[in-house]
Amino acid sequence: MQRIKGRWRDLVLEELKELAREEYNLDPEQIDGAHLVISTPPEEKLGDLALPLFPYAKVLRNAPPKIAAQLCERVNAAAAAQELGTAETAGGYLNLRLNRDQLIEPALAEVFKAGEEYGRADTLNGVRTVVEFSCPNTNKPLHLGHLRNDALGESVSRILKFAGSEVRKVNLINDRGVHICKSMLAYRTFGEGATPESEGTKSDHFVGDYYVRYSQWEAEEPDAERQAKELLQRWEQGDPETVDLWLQMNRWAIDGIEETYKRTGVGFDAIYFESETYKAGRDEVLKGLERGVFYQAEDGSVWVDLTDIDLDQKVLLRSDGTSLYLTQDIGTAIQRHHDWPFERMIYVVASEQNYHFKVLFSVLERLGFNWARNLYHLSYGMVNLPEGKMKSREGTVVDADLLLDKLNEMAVSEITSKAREDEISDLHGTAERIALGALHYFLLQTSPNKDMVFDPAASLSFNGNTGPYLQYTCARISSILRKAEAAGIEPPSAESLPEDLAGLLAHADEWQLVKQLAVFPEVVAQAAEGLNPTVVTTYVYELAKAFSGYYHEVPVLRAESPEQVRARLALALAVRQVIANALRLIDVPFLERM
RNA sequence: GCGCCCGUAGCUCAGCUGGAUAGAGCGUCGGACUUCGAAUCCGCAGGUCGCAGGUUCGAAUCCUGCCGGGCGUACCA
Repeated sequence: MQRIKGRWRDLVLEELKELAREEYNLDPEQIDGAHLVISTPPEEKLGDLALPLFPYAKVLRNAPPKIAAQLCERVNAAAAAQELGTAETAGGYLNLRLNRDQLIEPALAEVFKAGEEYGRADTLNGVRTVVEFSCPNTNKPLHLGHLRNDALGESVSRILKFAGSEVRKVNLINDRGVHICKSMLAYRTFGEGATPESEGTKSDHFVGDYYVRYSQWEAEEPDAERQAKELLQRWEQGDPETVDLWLQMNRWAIDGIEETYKRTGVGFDAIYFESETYKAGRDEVLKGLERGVFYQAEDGSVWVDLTDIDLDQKVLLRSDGTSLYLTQDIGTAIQRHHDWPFERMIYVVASEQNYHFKVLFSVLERLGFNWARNLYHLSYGMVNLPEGKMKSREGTVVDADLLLDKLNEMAVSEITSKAREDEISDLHGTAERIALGALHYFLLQTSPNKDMVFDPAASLSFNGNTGPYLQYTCARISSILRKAEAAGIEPPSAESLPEDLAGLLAHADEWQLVKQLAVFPEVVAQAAEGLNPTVVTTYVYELAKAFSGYYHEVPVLRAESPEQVRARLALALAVRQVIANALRLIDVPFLERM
């Protein structure tokens, strides 16, 4: 589609310049091509593409409808020569109608030929991008907020890759600090040698339970906090007993969290640990201090003054010389660029840290790293509940594993209520894929920067604009294909597409679908540019909806001729391929049956 | 106080690098299963795009102010 749009645009622009020269005595250079944008008419019957001509009224000193009329005549003559299609006017618009032969066959052939690769764009070819996301604490299991983060990070990474970028997904495990010591302290005090195995508890939940236990204990034990801080000191001093306990509990926490990653299809190319990087920023800060980028206060603390760019003065090293969160992020960024020199690094982190990243990026720039200009904070909004914010103190935090279990149960009962258990080979596995589809689609449907409301009861229905709806559309197409094969129809493939596809697919819905398929690579490029999976969710839903309406109205296997059956089958398979490719980008599993 | 973000149908959300009559799902109401799977399809109703100005041939989209909400403004992370 991109190619066809480009040809039309070139053609129209040339004719517009000619028109300006011949009819208006203007230098063609005065026609600014930047104003010539191709859009889509509001209604199908108006045409396939639209070009508003209003911007040229001023330079041509004529009314847009008149310009459109003059231009239309010329464009039609030129387009006919290239067999591109026809143009017509509607007010100040020049509307274009494409020659269907030029799109239908090439577009479907391309989908079949490229298969899983169809839609790949090249807009980011060669760009090395680091995407940091998830970044869990090792004192409790993942919750709904992490799920949004993970879905975004994973999806954006896949989208960037599909747009040609070389992507390295990284995680930063927050495995140090006083909050970690709190669950350690509670375990040491109350654990009595219990293990996740002995309790039959998922290991990260096991650790989280002790963090909760600490909070309860803290309420009645005034000395609790002091003990936690003391434990942190012992850890920093490398006390063997403390370090052993820390290693053990971190292992439990991380093992459990990794189980959840595996369950949700999330993965990383490199994992960083704060316990290993938290001192790394120190040296960089001290170097910066020597070079006069930072300054030292009387008490020994080191500061950066960002007031000249309307930020504050921030502490980079405490008066006792220890690192802060910001310090460690400086070190981590530098280390990552050293490990794998990147052009861009994207941090997927909640919007509450907007200020933090402004400061971080400014500091790195002041330290003279030229790559610092290409750091980007992909900020996303809070996930709230219908009752309001999630609060750990009130126990309203939605646990990731429990949510997935709940969704799985719902999917199982949906399948059994339709008496479809016998149709699918793996009930639990299928339910799990439906659950994931529902969850990820839901989380990615809202633009990242916006807060969202998560209603567990209503919002994760499997009907309507949902992940399972998309999976269902694919399952239906798969079902049609199975029926065709059973009937001895040779399924269309890249090597054996029916002749005269354009002639056989003459229905208005078929034309609409082909146009939607053809535009997918542009959708990918747009999603990549905007770092926005919502572009994909919106697109794939519209495609599935269009196909659902189509196959209800137009029979595939009972078409008028065997050739037409194969043509419609080819279209259906192409639609399934594109939906599947799009689903992969938003981490929604594809299903043949459900 | 200051800074950043958000405000679109009863609810949840698209649309925002300006373009034709603002879209979807849920919910309400009404239709379609002896016919490729009804997790589906078709239809009705539902809007001062928070308010007020401004820029423009044209504003949900850009600018300013105000109102409402969120987040931040730690030698926490």
